[in-house]
Amino acid sequence: MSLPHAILTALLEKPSSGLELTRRFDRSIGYFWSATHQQIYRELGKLEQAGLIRALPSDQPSRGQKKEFEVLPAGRTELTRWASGEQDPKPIRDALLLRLRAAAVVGRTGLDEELRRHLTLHRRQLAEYQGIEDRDFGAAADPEDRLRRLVLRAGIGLETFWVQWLEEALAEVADMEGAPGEPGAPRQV
Amino acid sequence: MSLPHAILTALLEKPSSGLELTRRFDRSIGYFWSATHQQIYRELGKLEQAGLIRALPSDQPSRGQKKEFEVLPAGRTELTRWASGEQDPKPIRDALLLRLRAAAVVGRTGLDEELRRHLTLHRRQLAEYQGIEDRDFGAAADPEDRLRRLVLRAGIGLETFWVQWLEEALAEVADMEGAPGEPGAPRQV
DNA sequence: AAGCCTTGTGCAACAAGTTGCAAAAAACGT
DNA sequence: ACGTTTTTTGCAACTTGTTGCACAAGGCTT
Repeated sequence: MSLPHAILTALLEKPSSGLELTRRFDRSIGYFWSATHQQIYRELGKLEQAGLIRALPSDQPSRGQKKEFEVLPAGRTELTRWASGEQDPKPIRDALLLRLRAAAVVGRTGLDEELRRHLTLHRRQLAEYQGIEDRDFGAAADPEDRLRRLVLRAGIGLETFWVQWLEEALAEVADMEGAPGEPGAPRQV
Repeated sequence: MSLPHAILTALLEKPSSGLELTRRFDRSIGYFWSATHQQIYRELGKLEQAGLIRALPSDQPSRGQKKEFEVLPAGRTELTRWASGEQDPKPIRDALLLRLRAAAVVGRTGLDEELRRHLTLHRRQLAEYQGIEDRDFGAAADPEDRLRRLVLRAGIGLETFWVQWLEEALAEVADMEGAPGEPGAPRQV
Protein backbone atom coordinates (compact mmCIF):
# COMPACT_ATOMS: atom_id res chain seq x y z
CA MET A 1 0.00 0.00 0.00
CA SER A 2 2.88 2.42 0.00
CA LEU A 3 4.78 1.84 -3.19
CA PRO A 4 3.29 5.01 -4.70
CA HIS A 5 4.58 6.95 -1.72
CA ALA A 6 7.99 5.41 -2.02
CA ILE A 7 8.04 6.57 -5.62
CA LEU A 8 6.83 10.04 -4.77
CA THR A 9 9.58 10.33 -2.18
CA ALA A 10 12.20 9.18 -4.63
CA LEU A 11 10.94 11.55 -7.32
CA LEU A 12 10.94 14.47 -4.93
CA GLU A 13 14.53 13.74 -4.06
CA LYS A 14 15.24 13.80 -7.78
CA PRO A 15 13.07 13.59 -10.92
CA SER A 16 13.85 10.40 -12.78
CA SER A 17 12.79 7.97 -15.48
CA GLY A 18 11.41 4.55 -14.74
CA LEU A 19 14.71 2.81 -15.16
CA GLU A 20 16.58 5.33 -13.06
CA LEU A 21 14.05 4.82 -10.32
CA THR A 22 14.54 1.09 -10.56
CA ARG A 23 18.28 1.57 -10.13
CA ARG A 24 17.79 3.81 -7.15
CA PHE A 25 15.41 1.32 -5.64
CA ASP A 26 18.10 -1.29 -6.01
CA ARG A 27 20.40 0.91 -4.02
CA SER A 28 19.13 3.21 -1.35
CA ILE A 29 15.37 3.10 -1.10
CA GLY A 30 15.03 -0.54 -2.02
CA TYR A 31 17.01 -1.44 1.09
CA PHE A 32 13.81 -1.07 3.02
CA TRP A 33 11.20 -0.92 0.26
CA SER A 34 12.10 -3.05 -2.71
CA ALA A 35 10.30 -3.00 -6.04
CA THR A 36 10.84 -4.43 -9.49
CA HIS A 37 10.88 -2.30 -12.61
CA GLN A 38 7.49 -3.69 -13.54
CA GLN A 39 5.87 -2.50 -10.38
CA ILE A 40 7.49 0.86 -10.85
CA TYR A 41 6.35 1.36 -14.43
CA ARG A 42 2.85 0.30 -13.55
CA GLU A 43 2.75 2.62 -10.60
CA LEU A 44 4.20 5.52 -12.58
CA GLY A 45 1.35 5.10 -15.00
CA LYS A 46 -1.21 5.21 -12.23
CA LEU A 47 0.40 8.19 -10.56
CA GLU A 48 0.47 10.06 -13.83
CA GLN A 49 -3.16 9.31 -14.50
CA ALA A 50 -4.07 10.41 -11.02
CA GLY A 51 -2.38 13.72 -11.70
CA LEU A 52 0.21 13.34 -8.94
CA ILE A 53 3.21 13.32 -11.25
CA ARG A 54 3.82 14.28 -14.86
CA ALA A 55 6.25 13.35 -17.57
CA LEU A 56 8.74 16.06 -18.41
CA PRO A 57 8.18 17.17 -22.00
CA SER A 58 10.35 15.42 -24.57
CA ASP A 59 10.38 15.56 -28.40
CA GLN A 60 8.15 12.69 -29.41
CA PRO A 61 7.63 10.20 -26.65
CA SER A 62 7.54 6.64 -27.92
CA ARG A 63 8.23 3.20 -26.67
CA GLY A 64 11.95 2.76 -26.15
CA GLN A 65 12.30 6.45 -25.37
CA LYS A 66 13.40 7.71 -22.00
CA LYS A 67 10.68 9.48 -20.05
CA GLU A 68 11.41 11.61 -16.99
CA PHE A 69 8.85 12.22 -14.29
CA GLU A 70 8.48 14.96 -11.75
CA VAL A 71 6.13 15.37 -8.83
CA LEU A 72 3.23 17.79 -9.15
CA PRO A 73 1.92 19.85 -6.22
CA ALA A 74 -0.95 17.39 -5.81
CA GLY A 75 1.64 14.64 -5.44
CA ARG A 76 3.49 16.48 -2.72
CA THR A 77 0.22 17.08 -0.92
CA GLU A 78 -0.65 13.42 -1.10
CA LEU A 79 2.74 12.38 0.23
CA THR A 80 2.45 14.87 3.07
CA ARG A 81 -0.96 13.52 3.90
CA TRP A 82 0.27 9.95 3.91
CA ALA A 83 3.35 10.79 5.93
CA SER A 84 1.35 12.39 8.70
CA GLY A 85 -0.92 9.40 9.13
CA GLU A 86 -0.30 6.14 10.94
CA GLN A 87 1.33 3.02 9.53
CA ASP A 88 1.10 -0.06 11.65
CA PRO A 89 4.18 -2.22 11.65
CA LYS A 90 3.29 -5.42 9.91
CA PRO A 91 4.50 -8.65 11.41
CA ILE A 92 7.70 -10.30 10.33
CA ARG A 93 7.60 -12.75 7.44
CA ASP A 94 10.81 -14.66 7.65
CA ALA A 95 11.34 -17.91 5.82
CA LEU A 96 14.44 -18.80 7.81
CA LEU A 97 12.59 -18.70 11.11
CA LEU A 98 9.83 -20.75 9.57
CA ARG A 99 12.44 -23.19 8.48
CA LEU A 100 13.74 -23.54 12.01
CA ARG A 101 10.29 -24.41 13.19
CA ALA A 102 10.04 -26.93 10.39
CA ALA A 103 13.43 -28.31 11.35
CA ALA A 104 12.06 -28.91 14.82
CA VAL A 105 9.50 -31.37 13.47
CA VAL A 106 11.18 -32.72 10.39
CA GLY A 107 14.88 -32.77 11.14
CA ARG A 108 17.73 -30.34 10.67
CA THR A 109 19.29 -31.66 7.50
CA GLY A 110 21.27 -28.92 5.84
CA LEU A 111 20.35 -26.44 8.53
CA ASP A 112 23.91 -25.65 9.45
CA GLU A 113 24.87 -24.78 5.88
CA GLU A 114 21.83 -22.60 5.48
CA LEU A 115 22.60 -20.68 8.66
CA ARG A 116 26.16 -20.16 7.48
CA ARG A 117 24.96 -18.94 4.11
CA HIS A 118 22.70 -16.40 5.71
CA LEU A 119 25.46 -15.31 8.02
CA THR A 120 27.62 -14.52 5.01
CA LEU A 121 24.83 -12.61 3.31
CA HIS A 122 24.07 -10.52 6.37
CA ARG A 123 27.73 -9.79 7.03
CA ARG A 124 28.05 -8.58 3.47
CA GLN A 125 24.97 -6.38 3.74
CA LEU A 126 26.17 -4.96 7.02
CA ALA A 127 29.53 -4.10 5.48
CA GLU A 128 27.75 -2.36 2.62
CA TYR A 129 25.64 -0.26 4.95
CA GLN A 130 28.65 0.69 7.01
CA GLY A 131 30.46 1.65 3.85
CA ILE A 132 27.62 3.97 2.93
CA GLU A 133 27.57 5.50 6.38
CA ASP A 134 31.30 6.19 6.30
CA ARG A 135 31.17 7.57 2.79
CA ASP A 136 27.98 9.63 2.74
CA PHE A 137 27.47 10.73 6.32
CA GLY A 138 30.49 12.33 7.86
CA ALA A 139 29.02 14.77 10.32
CA ALA A 140 25.34 14.81 9.50
CA ALA A 141 24.30 18.41 9.38
CA ASP A 142 20.84 19.26 8.05
CA PRO A 143 17.69 17.51 9.28
CA GLU A 144 17.19 15.77 5.96
CA ASP A 145 20.50 13.99 6.18
CA ARG A 146 20.02 13.21 9.82
CA LEU A 147 16.72 11.49 9.02
CA ARG A 148 18.24 9.55 6.17
CA ARG A 149 21.08 8.53 8.42
CA LEU A 150 18.59 7.32 10.99
CA VAL A 151 17.09 5.06 8.37
CA LEU A 152 20.50 3.74 7.47
CA ARG A 153 21.24 3.08 11.11
CA ALA A 154 18.09 0.99 11.30
CA GLY A 155 19.51 -1.12 8.49
CA ILE A 156 22.81 -1.42 10.29
CA GLY A 157 21.10 -2.35 13.53
CA LEU A 158 18.99 -4.99 11.85
CA GLU A 159 21.91 -6.60 10.07
CA THR A 160 23.94 -6.51 13.24
CA PHE A 161 21.16 -8.26 15.03
CA TRP A 162 20.96 -10.99 12.40
CA VAL A 163 24.69 -11.57 12.46
CA GLN A 164 24.65 -11.98 16.21
CA TRP A 165 21.61 -14.18 16.21
CA LEU A 166 22.97 -16.40 13.46
CA GLU A 167 26.20 -16.87 15.37
CA GLU A 168 24.22 -17.83 18.43
CA ALA A 169 22.08 -20.17 16.37
CA LEU A 170 25.07 -21.86 14.78
CA ALA A 171 26.61 -22.48 18.18
CA GLU A 172 23.35 -23.89 19.47
CA VAL A 173 22.85 -26.18 16.50
CA ALA A 174 26.45 -27.37 16.63
CA ASP A 175 25.91 -28.19 20.28
CA MET A 176 22.88 -30.32 19.42
CA GLU A 177 24.64 -32.23 16.73
CA GLY A 178 26.79 -34.55 18.81
CA ALA A 179 24.52 -34.87 21.76
CA PRO A 180 21.01 -36.16 22.34
CA GLY A 181 17.81 -36.21 20.38
CA GLU A 182 17.63 -36.87 16.72
CA PRO A 183 20.66 -37.21 14.50
CA GLY A 184 19.93 -34.58 11.90
CA ALA A 185 17.36 -36.72 10.18
CA PRO A 186 13.87 -36.89 11.62
CA ARG A 187 12.77 -39.89 13.57
CA GLN A 188 10.86 -41.16 10.59
CA VAL A 189 7.23 -42.21 10.76
CA MET B 1 5.78 -19.19 -1.41
CA SER B 2 5.95 -20.85 1.96
CA LEU B 3 2.53 -20.59 3.49
CA PRO B 4 1.84 -24.23 2.64
CA HIS B 5 4.99 -25.19 4.51
CA ALA B 6 4.02 -23.08 7.47
CA ILE B 7 0.73 -24.95 7.56
CA LEU B 8 2.37 -28.33 7.20
CA THR B 9 4.65 -27.50 10.11
CA ALA B 10 1.75 -26.38 12.24
CA LEU B 11 -0.27 -29.47 11.38
CA LEU B 12 2.63 -31.75 12.19
CA GLU B 13 2.94 -30.13 15.57
CA LYS B 14 -0.76 -30.80 16.05
CA PRO B 15 -3.61 -31.72 13.69
CA SER B 16 -6.14 -28.90 13.61
CA SER B 17 -9.11 -27.38 11.89
CA GLY B 18 -8.91 -24.24 9.81
CA LEU B 19 -10.01 -22.00 12.61
CA GLU B 20 -7.68 -23.58 15.13
CA LEU B 21 -4.84 -23.02 12.70
CA THR B 22 -5.85 -19.41 12.34
CA ARG B 23 -5.75 -19.02 16.11
CA ARG B 24 -2.36 -20.64 16.34
CA PHE B 25 -1.10 -18.42 13.54
CA ASP B 26 -2.26 -15.47 15.56
CA ARG B 27 -0.14 -16.67 18.42
CA SER B 28 3.04 -18.59 17.87
CA ILE B 29 3.66 -19.18 14.19
CA GLY B 30 2.11 -15.96 12.99
CA TYR B 31 4.74 -14.05 14.95
CA PHE B 32 7.05 -14.65 12.02
CA TRP B 33 4.67 -15.90 9.34
CA SER B 34 1.28 -14.30 9.54
CA ALA B 35 -1.77 -15.42 7.59
CA THR B 36 -5.45 -14.65 7.54
CA HIS B 37 -8.08 -17.33 7.85
CA GLN B 38 -8.88 -16.89 4.18
CA GLN B 39 -5.38 -17.72 3.11
CA ILE B 40 -5.40 -20.69 5.41
CA TYR B 41 -8.67 -22.15 4.18
CA ARG B 42 -7.65 -21.70 0.59
CA GLU B 43 -4.30 -23.31 1.22
CA LEU B 44 -5.83 -26.19 3.16
CA GLY B 45 -7.97 -26.89 0.12
CA LYS B 46 -4.96 -26.95 -2.17
CA LEU B 47 -2.94 -29.12 0.18
CA GLU B 48 -5.78 -31.58 0.47
CA GLN B 49 -6.20 -31.77 -3.28
CA ALA B 50 -2.47 -32.26 -3.69
CA GLY B 51 -2.69 -35.21 -1.34
CA LEU B 52 -0.35 -33.73 1.26
CA ILE B 53 -2.93 -33.59 4.01
CA ARG B 54 -6.32 -35.12 4.60
CA ALA B 55 -9.41 -34.31 6.58
CA LEU B 56 -9.99 -36.56 9.54
CA PRO B 57 -13.20 -38.50 8.97
CA SER B 58 -16.33 -36.98 10.45
CA ASP B 59 -20.00 -37.85 10.11
CA GLN B 60 -21.18 -35.76 7.21
CA PRO B 61 -18.91 -32.84 6.57
CA SER B 62 -20.75 -29.74 5.50
CA ARG B 63 -20.30 -26.01 5.53
CA GLY B 64 -20.32 -24.73 9.10
CA GLN B 65 -18.94 -28.07 10.30
CA LYS B 66 -15.56 -28.37 11.93
CA LYS B 67 -13.02 -30.24 9.84
CA GLU B 68 -9.73 -31.44 11.24
CA PHE B 69 -6.70 -32.01 9.05
CA GLU B 70 -3.66 -34.16 9.50
CA VAL B 71 -0.47 -34.43 7.46
CA LEU B 72 -0.01 -37.41 5.19
CA PRO B 73 3.40 -39.00 4.55
CA ALA B 74 3.63 -37.15 1.24
CA GLY B 75 3.19 -33.93 3.15
CA ARG B 76 5.98 -34.73 5.54
CA THR B 77 8.22 -35.59 2.61
CA GLU B 78 7.42 -32.30 0.92
CA LEU B 79 8.15 -30.34 4.07
CA THR B 80 11.43 -32.17 4.52
CA ARG B 81 12.36 -31.38 0.94
CA TRP B 82 11.52 -27.73 1.35
CA ALA B 83 13.33 -27.47 4.67
CA SER B 84 16.55 -28.81 3.23
CA GLY B 85 16.63 -26.30 0.39
CA GLU B 86 17.67 -22.67 0.39
CA GLN B 87 15.51 -19.67 1.22
CA ASP B 88 16.96 -16.32 0.43
CA PRO B 89 16.22 -13.61 2.95
CA LYS B 90 14.00 -11.12 1.28
CA PRO B 91 14.69 -7.45 1.82
CA ILE B 92 12.96 -5.46 4.51
CA ARG B 93 9.65 -3.78 3.71
CA ASP B 94 9.13 -1.29 6.44
CA ALA B 95 6.63 1.52 6.14
CA LEU B 96 8.05 3.41 9.09
CA LEU B 97 11.48 3.69 7.52
CA LEU B 98 9.88 4.76 4.29
CA ARG B 99 8.03 7.36 6.25
CA LEU B 100 11.24 8.73 7.66
CA ARG B 101 12.58 9.15 4.18
CA ALA B 102 9.39 10.89 3.20
CA ALA B 103 9.68 13.10 6.27
CA ALA B 104 13.09 14.15 5.03
CA VAL B 105 11.54 15.71 1.92
CA VAL B 106 8.08 16.63 3.06
CA GLY B 107 8.42 17.59 6.69
CA ARG B 108 8.15 15.74 9.96
CA THR B 109 4.63 16.61 11.00
CA GLY B 110 3.37 14.01 13.42
CA LEU B 111 6.59 12.05 13.22
CA ASP B 112 7.26 12.21 16.91
CA GLU B 113 3.86 10.79 17.82
CA GLU B 114 4.24 8.01 15.31
CA LEU B 115 7.63 7.01 16.70
CA ARG B 116 6.19 6.99 20.20
CA ARG B 117 3.30 4.86 19.08
CA HIS B 118 5.62 2.31 17.52
CA LEU B 119 7.78 2.31 20.60
CA THR B 120 4.79 1.35 22.69
CA LEU B 121 3.81 -1.39 20.29
CA HIS B 122 7.29 -2.88 20.20
CA ARG B 123 7.69 -2.70 23.96
CA ARG B 124 4.42 -4.57 24.31
CA GLN B 125 5.46 -7.23 21.82
CA LEU B 126 8.81 -7.62 23.51
CA ALA B 127 7.14 -8.12 26.86
CA GLU B 128 4.88 -10.74 25.32
CA TYR B 129 7.81 -12.66 23.87
CA GLN B 130 9.66 -12.52 27.15
CA GLY B 131 6.57 -13.76 28.90
CA ILE B 132 6.47 -16.75 26.60
CA GLU B 133 10.12 -17.49 27.12
CA ASP B 134 9.76 -17.41 30.87
CA ARG B 135 6.66 -19.51 30.82
CA ASP B 136 7.38 -22.12 28.16
CA PHE B 137 11.12 -22.50 28.14
CA GLY B 138 12.63 -23.08 31.53
CA ALA B 139 15.67 -25.18 30.82
CA ALA B 140 15.29 -26.12 27.18
CA ALA B 141 15.97 -29.82 26.95
CA ASP B 142 15.20 -31.61 23.69
CA PRO B 143 16.39 -30.30 20.32
CA GLU B 144 12.87 -29.45 19.24
CA ASP B 145 12.38 -27.05 22.08
CA ARG B 146 15.83 -25.60 21.66
CA LEU B 147 15.06 -24.79 18.04
CA ARG B 148 11.74 -23.25 18.90
CA ARG B 149 13.41 -21.22 21.59
CA LEU B 150 15.95 -20.02 19.06
CA VAL B 151 13.10 -18.71 16.94
CA LEU B 152 11.58 -16.98 19.91
CA ARG B 153 14.92 -15.40 20.73
CA ALA B 154 15.03 -13.99 17.21
CA GLY B 155 11.74 -12.32 17.93
CA ILE B 156 13.07 -10.97 21.21
CA GLY B 157 16.21 -9.71 19.54
CA LEU B 158 14.28 -7.97 16.81
CA GLU B 159 11.91 -6.26 19.17
CA THR B 160 14.80 -5.24 21.37
CA PHE B 161 16.49 -3.73 18.39
CA TRP B 162 13.42 -1.74 17.44
CA VAL B 163 12.93 -0.44 20.94
CA GLN B 164 16.51 0.76 21.05
CA TRP B 165 16.40 2.26 17.60
CA LEU B 166 13.13 4.05 18.28
CA GLU B 167 14.55 5.56 21.45
CA GLU B 168 17.55 6.75 19.49
CA ALA B 169 15.30 8.10 16.76
CA LEU B 170 13.11 9.97 19.22
CA ALA B 171 16.12 11.62 20.78
CA GLU B 172 17.44 12.59 17.38
CA VAL B 173 14.14 14.02 16.20
CA ALA B 174 13.66 15.92 19.46
CA ASP B 175 17.11 17.39 18.99
CA MET B 176 16.16 18.62 15.51
CA GLU B 177 12.95 20.20 16.67
CA GLY B 178 14.23 23.29 18.40
CA ALA B 179 17.30 23.85 16.34
CA PRO B 180 18.03 24.52 12.67
CA GLY B 181 16.43 23.54 9.40
CA GLU B 182 12.72 23.25 8.86
CA PRO B 183 10.18 23.76 11.58
CA GLY B 184 8.27 20.50 11.33
CA ALA B 185 6.40 21.60 8.25
CA PRO B 186 8.17 21.39 4.90
CA ARG B 187 9.59 24.49 3.30
CA GLN B 188 6.66 24.69 0.96
CA VAL B 189 7.07 25.00 -2.81
C1' DA C 1 24.62 -1.18 -43.94
C1' DA C 2 23.80 -5.43 -41.46
C1' DG C 3 23.88 -7.44 -37.37
C1' DC C 4 24.14 -7.13 -32.38
C1' DC C 5 24.28 -5.31 -27.68
C1' DT C 6 22.49 -2.03 -24.33
C1' DT C 7 19.08 1.02 -22.63
C1' DG C 8 14.49 1.87 -21.79
C1' DT C 9 9.55 0.97 -21.77
C1' DG C 10 5.83 -1.86 -21.44
C1' DC C 11 2.07 -5.97 -21.87
C1' DA C 12 0.13 -10.16 -20.09
C1' DA C 13 -0.33 -13.84 -17.18
C1' DC C 14 0.21 -15.46 -12.93
C1' DA C 15 0.87 -15.96 -7.69
C1' DA C 16 0.19 -14.22 -3.18
C1' DG C 17 -2.22 -11.51 0.09
C1' DT C 18 -6.45 -8.70 1.57
C1' DT C 19 -11.27 -7.42 2.34
C1' DG C 20 -16.01 -7.97 2.55
C1' DC C 21 -19.45 -10.84 2.82
C1' DA C 22 -22.43 -15.12 3.12
C1' DA C 23 -24.08 -19.25 4.78
C1' DA C 24 -24.32 -23.69 7.58
C1' DA C 25 -24.12 -25.55 12.11
C1' DA C 26 -24.08 -25.28 16.97
C1' DA C 27 -24.67 -22.95 21.38
C1' DC C 28 -27.45 -20.16 24.20
C1' DG C 29 -30.98 -17.41 26.33
C1' DT C 30 -35.82 -16.88 27.20
C1' DA D 1 -39.58 -23.87 20.50
C1' DC D 2 -37.79 -19.81 18.74
C1' DG D 3 -34.78 -16.18 17.67
C1' DT D 4 -30.06 -14.52 18.49
C1' DT D 5 -25.29 -14.95 18.76
C1' DT D 6 -21.01 -17.49 18.03
C1' DT D 7 -18.32 -20.69 15.63
C1' DT D 8 -16.68 -22.45 11.47
C1' DT D 9 -16.17 -22.68 6.72
C1' DG D 10 -15.99 -20.71 2.47
C1' DC D 11 -16.81 -17.63 -2.20
C1' DA D 12 -15.71 -13.59 -4.93
C1' DA D 13 -13.51 -9.51 -5.99
C1' DC D 14 -9.71 -6.82 -5.45
C1' DT D 15 -4.83 -5.28 -4.69
C1' DT D 16 -0.08 -6.16 -4.66
C1' DG D 17 3.98 -8.49 -6.19
C1' DT D 18 6.49 -11.68 -9.64
C1' DT D 19 7.99 -13.67 -14.02
C1' DG D 20 8.64 -13.97 -18.74
C1' DC D 21 8.60 -11.89 -22.64
C1' DA D 22 8.20 -8.24 -26.50
C1' DC D 23 9.26 -4.06 -28.71
C1' DA D 24 11.49 0.41 -29.80
C1' DA D 25 15.56 3.37 -30.13
C1' DG D 26 20.36 4.18 -30.29
C1' DG D 27 25.18 2.97 -30.21
C1' DC D 28 28.91 -0.22 -31.53
C1' DT D 29 31.19 -3.40 -34.50
C1' DT D 30 32.91 -5.30 -38.51
